[in-house]
Amino acid sequence: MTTLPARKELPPAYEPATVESRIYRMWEERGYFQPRIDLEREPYCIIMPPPNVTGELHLGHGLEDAITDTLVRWHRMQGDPTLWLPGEDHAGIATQNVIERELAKEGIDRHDLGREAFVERVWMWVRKYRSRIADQHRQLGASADWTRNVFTLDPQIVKAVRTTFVNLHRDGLIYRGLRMINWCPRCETALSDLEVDYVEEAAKLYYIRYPMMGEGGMPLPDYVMVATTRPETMVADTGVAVNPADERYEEKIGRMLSLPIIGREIPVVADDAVKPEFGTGAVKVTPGHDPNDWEIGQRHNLEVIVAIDKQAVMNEEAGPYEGMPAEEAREAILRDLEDEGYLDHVEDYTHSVGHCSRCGTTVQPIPSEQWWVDVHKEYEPGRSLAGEAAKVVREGRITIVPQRFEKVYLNWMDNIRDWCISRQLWWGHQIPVWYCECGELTVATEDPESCPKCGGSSLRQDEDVLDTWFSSGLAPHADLGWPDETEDLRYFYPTSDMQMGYDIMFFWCARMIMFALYNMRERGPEGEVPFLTVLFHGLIRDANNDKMTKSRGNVVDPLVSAAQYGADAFRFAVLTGAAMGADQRYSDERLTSARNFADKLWNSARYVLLKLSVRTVQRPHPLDRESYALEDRWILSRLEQLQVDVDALLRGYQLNEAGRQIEEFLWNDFCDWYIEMSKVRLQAGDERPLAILAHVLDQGLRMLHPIMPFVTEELWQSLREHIEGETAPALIVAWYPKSGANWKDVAAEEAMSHVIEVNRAIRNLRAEKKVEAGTRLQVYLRAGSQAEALRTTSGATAFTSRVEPQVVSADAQLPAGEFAFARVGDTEIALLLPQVDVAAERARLEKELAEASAHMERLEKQLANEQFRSKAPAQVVEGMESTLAETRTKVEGLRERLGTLA
RNA sequence: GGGCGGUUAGCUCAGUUGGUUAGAGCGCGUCGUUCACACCGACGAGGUCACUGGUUCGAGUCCAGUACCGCCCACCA
Repeated sequence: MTTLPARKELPPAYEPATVESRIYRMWEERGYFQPRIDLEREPYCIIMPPPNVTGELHLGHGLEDAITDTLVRWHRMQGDPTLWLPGEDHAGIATQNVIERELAKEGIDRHDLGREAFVERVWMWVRKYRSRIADQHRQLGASADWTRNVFTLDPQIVKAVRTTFVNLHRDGLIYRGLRMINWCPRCETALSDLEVDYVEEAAKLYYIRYPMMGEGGMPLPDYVMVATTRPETMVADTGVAVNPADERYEEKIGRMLSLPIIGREIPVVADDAVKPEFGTGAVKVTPGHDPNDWEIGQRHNLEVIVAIDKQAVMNEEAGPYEGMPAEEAREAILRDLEDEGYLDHVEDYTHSVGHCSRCGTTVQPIPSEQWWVDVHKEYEPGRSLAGEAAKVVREGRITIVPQRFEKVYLNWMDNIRDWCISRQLWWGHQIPVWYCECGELTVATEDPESCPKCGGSSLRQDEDVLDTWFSSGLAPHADLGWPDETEDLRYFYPTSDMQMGYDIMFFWCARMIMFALYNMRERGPEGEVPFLTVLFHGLIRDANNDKMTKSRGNVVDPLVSAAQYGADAFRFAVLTGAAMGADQRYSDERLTSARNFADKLWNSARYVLLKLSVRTVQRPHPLDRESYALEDRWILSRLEQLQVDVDALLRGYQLNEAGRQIEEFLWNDFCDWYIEMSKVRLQAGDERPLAILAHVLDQGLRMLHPIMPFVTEELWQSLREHIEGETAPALIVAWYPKSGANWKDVAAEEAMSHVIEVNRAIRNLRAEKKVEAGTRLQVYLRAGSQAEALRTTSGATAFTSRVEPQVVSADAQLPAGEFAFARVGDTEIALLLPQVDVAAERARLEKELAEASAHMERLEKQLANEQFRSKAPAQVVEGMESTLAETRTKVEGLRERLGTLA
């Protein structure tokens, strides 16, 4: 043992603010977040879901950091070359909207600036927020490798995006086509199906009569009545459809109708898509403004008329309503229809209406020329984007955790439709397609100087940008360097785990899998996948279980929580707040208890360090076990069991349960029992517990470090110098405890749990008898099989339960006096009392007897069952038999007690 | 219309090969300033594990159905 210089005492409470930034700086400056590539070792790699550069991190990011950092630190501590690769997403439409709102405050819009100046303006924002976001991750303790930080518009990613686009286009998987799309009139861009949120809205169903046309263009008194929720679209109607089997309309199929107000002649067509039972069974067909009608129109060669423009204003096709906003036009048209007697009646109706997920504006379905990814076309025989992406999960080459999301993923992937990837925005990856005056279209990774066909130099690049998810969908391979064969790509790909909220499963997870299997397919079945496992975590809701949204004003800033309770407490709270994949409620109570845990840990370490003072200790060795006290063997055995359990839990991604068990061990076993018992021996001058205290604390800190990195590192920095032979310079790079199966000691665990129960029983008797807390009482322990254990721990019992214990034989005579009795296993506890309240004692004993008898009967019944005896494992039967024996003794003892009480 | 999840102590949640008297935190009650910690300690009260049926020697755990809550998907004129 060596002697250390005197050390400054730790403050009595953990103060995160004085610790966190200093510790983080130490980690980062020493380069611990950067992996050392070692071809002899299996790497561990996670790509961070890149937060949008639109602003601050929210609780979801905080949860992600907690989950990812826990896994990352755990792997790093096992010696795996570990890379957590961070990034930020340019978030095309979201960021453009934010900047547009900024401009609006200045009274201008993006068109006033022009594209180039607008984009420069966004870059200014990006530069500011990227570093802010990185700092926020740092404050939460994220041990990501910031030297590799990737932005989704970095030149490297541009290259990956263009290469992917060019290859997909070459293989015919990207095409340009006129289709019905979701159009946001506010954002003035096309949206993919996923970017539309459907909201139930109370609306009206308008019944309108369309007169039949007679010979020679004369309207007849007969008519067909249609029902519509969008009367303003009638100006673009080019047909009316009925079900071919609908007898009511049989004769009218093929006849012509006169479109009210407009006067256009439109045909009645028969189409299976029409449900006879809905409305009148006749539907007006507006191929220009409704996806279903588009389909019907295609089948019947109906003209497509677009009467509402991209700003949701009526155009020249709308005749008298030209220039009116669509909503205004609806009112005007309804008025006119009513005036002219075409409006039959109106019904209340509830239906869901699509809204832009970014700005909330009602989306307009319109036909538009856009770029698409064909997810079904085969790029190789039998291989399509969607087909491969489903297959890889079905074959288990990618594991989804929790498993139930596998079904959700596959259901979506099996029903996926082509993906609209072009956006009429200015911010994003501009589509790498150039048009020449000669009509030639060039698709290239590098900006072409001239037209490859005519040689002309007046090329015009497609003005649209790509859906944000096109670039983030490349993350796992592009972030590592693809299409270049970089060292990172060779070593870290496929990445190990991926992690995200289940709400972006389709947006992101699905796209990453599709793209990776296409771009990386040369690597073969095992090597092409973007990640081996994907974890889906749940959403964090507020204390009332409401979704956190800006409009509700219930959004919590994780950094505010971290500042208030400590980053460790924040991490522990969100990590243990729910099982993987389950939503959780966010409450101050949970944060408070996590903070309390950090403080408890802090103080337990303070105690250990105080007792160690200037001493160093050696780690306990299993060969010396026989010389250890019972509680030493017990805590070491418990520790080893914890290591086995936590290892299994972390492997199974049950981070919440792992955290809970570590807390339980440290607080209950270590603090409440081991530390308390150590006090007696230390006070008596026995220094042997010091090594155990230091070792168990050390192991506990290691195990907890991935979840609560700051407080554990800070404490360990103080502890490490007391442990001889410790070589790790910091906890973050110290070895994670692994069970060597050397300390397991079933006898010690049984003996200690008996001792603990006896102590509890003594304290219980004291409390029930309302004995003054300070009064020391005589207690006789009529002991059976655990006499030795009770004897060796009697000093601790005396100290922690405020009694003078005497361990005597089971049949020993008690001295005269009033006693309170209790039984634990085969030990009878006799507490010598100043006086006894007979009635209260009887009531207590009777209650206990009832419980014990019930338990005994259950056991007897179970054990009497021959089926059980023959089929249940011997271990279970034996365990039950010994419990029964104990329970019988207890019941007898209680009966005897009650007898003598009379 | 299809699919998924939840329903366990007053509250928030654990409980992953079915196994002896179902756990934690918070809250509640009583007691406590024993030199790590009152952001603490001791003791206690509190649950027919939504309901019904089934499988099993044994079900919170597996199966079927019901109810309520929530979510996702779908071309709901």
